[in-house]
Amino acid sequence: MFDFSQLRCFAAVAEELHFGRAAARLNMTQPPLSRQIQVLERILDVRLLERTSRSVRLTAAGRSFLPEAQRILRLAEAATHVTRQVAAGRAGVLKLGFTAASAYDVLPCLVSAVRRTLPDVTLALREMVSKDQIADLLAGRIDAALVRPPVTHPDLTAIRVLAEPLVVALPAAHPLAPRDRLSPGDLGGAALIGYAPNEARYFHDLTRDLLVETGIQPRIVQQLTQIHSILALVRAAVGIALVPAAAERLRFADVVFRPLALSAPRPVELLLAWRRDADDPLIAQLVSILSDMPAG
Amino acid sequence: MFDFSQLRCFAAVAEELHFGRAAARLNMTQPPLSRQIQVLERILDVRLLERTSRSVRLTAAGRSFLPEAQRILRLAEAATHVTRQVAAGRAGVLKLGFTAASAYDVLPCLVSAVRRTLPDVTLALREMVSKDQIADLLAGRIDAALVRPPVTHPDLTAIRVLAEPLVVALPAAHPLAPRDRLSPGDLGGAALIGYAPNEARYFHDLTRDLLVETGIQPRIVQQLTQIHSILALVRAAVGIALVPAAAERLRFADVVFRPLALSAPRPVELLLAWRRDADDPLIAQLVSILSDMPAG
DNA sequence: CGTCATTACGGAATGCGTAATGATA
DNA sequence: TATCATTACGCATTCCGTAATGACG
Repeated sequence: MFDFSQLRCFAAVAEELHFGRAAARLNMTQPPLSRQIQVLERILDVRLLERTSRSVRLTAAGRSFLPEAQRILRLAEAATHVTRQVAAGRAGVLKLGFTAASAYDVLPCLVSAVRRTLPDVTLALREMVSKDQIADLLAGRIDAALVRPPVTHPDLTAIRVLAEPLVVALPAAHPLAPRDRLSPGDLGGAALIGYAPNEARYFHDLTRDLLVETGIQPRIVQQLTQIHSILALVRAAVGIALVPAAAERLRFADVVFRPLALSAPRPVELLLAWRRDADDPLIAQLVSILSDMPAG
Repeated sequence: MFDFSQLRCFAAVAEELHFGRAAARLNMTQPPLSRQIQVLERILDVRLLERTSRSVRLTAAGRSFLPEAQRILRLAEAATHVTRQVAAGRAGVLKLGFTAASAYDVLPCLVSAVRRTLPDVTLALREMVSKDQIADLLAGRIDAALVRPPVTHPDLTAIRVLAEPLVVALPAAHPLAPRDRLSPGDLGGAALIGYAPNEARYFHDLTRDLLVETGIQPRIVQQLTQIHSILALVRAAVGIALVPAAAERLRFADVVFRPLALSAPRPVELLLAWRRDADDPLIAQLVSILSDMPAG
């Protein structure tokens, strides 16, 4: 098999049609250049250049080989470049899982930050509940995940990406709506739309603990998983709900949000998780971007 | 810049994920293989493989580099192969000029023979009168040409591809049509459709010489260039015409052809011409194919 | 202690540059 | 005779294989 240096030599001579100039371009003297061409021709067993001491011309085979040689050289350069970029975490594809709720605030910011600072990086996004993300992460089906706590598996690591307060979502016509802020006590008798203990375990436990802790007996009239479904029911005046502040981004008509005053703050957290042994430099880049984000 | 051997080494290790097996596949021992990988990583300044004494894994950069390496290796193989084929005249593109009349018989045979015996060869065809073909040949705009004699330019060579008799084309209702064969003398008083002295110089001179030589004063009622136009006028009973035998392939309704008995045969010739210094092996192939053809 | 990648080292081959040669207009 | 490609030759570098070392289970 021939060699990149032979391809470069041939391309230079074929373009210059002059050994002397080609050698100068390649920063070498004519003799080794001449020999490289001979070696290449011997390897291919094909005459590529018709040369007299007065002129150099391409043969038909040489004309056909030249663009191939140029293409191979270009590809080799490009492969070098892109591989360095990938190694630096400035190029490549990262498969990222996310929970539906993270799409309201963190995910759009993240996507646009990646687009801006790492234009050659592609995020392959996949919405899943946290439990499935953990499974896909361990199985290597995704590279990183925006999940709810906790992340306890020993093969995984995570950092906190977002901590936001819970707010109360309630129909505009609800008796509590005129109040500027609400305390857990205000929620005592109200019909409450809660979270499913399986599919939305984190929100279920968080809201239950919060209410039980302050002595409130919640009157749960529905249990759902997705925040947008919950807000739809709030809008239909089925009840009120505790949702993360980012839900305000959804802007349902006739649904208002009120801060929830708590003695001890109990933020809703979102984590970025990945395999501890992952070597993809894109993960470091992602962590760095998320750390620099305001809500981090 | 890295080297094909390094690419091959990397591809083998990346595919086997085992230095020992990869080395065996490459017919070498582990140490040089190990060093080639290190050299490649040093050249790229990128870690491609994560290796412990127990396992070999690709890094993200390695995963991105592997398909590139494989692609480059494939292209190099393909370029080698196609270049050898071109050098052997079994692949490539040949720009071939031809006269309209050669399309009736020789050209279709040639094209189908090339398709059958040289499937990787493309003929780029271009119809022109002989004079223009000679000019394009000299200018390098075409590589070979099917032309009428003579080809006298010192930079060109030609071989005879076809020699066919002249026949008489006449309307089915013509008084001479019932005769099985005709002699020049029979054409004495007949209205004759002749050839233009400029655009169809060869046929013009050939038919004029033939008639004058045998003492006939031709009564030319029209002068045209293209044989199919001439036959159209024959069909319209404008007159009779002398055409090459291949014209019978055109099968005009109500036009019949009769052999022309001559004391000295005066064949219509078709030549294949090319630049004397042309090095394209396809020309030799073409010559060989045409020599093997029956009418050659 | 066995497996497997890496480092150490000696010999062969490759590739460069300088100098000489050969061919062409 | 001048130009330009090729051959001759010496030196440095590269690369392979064998042997030794080191890490991990």
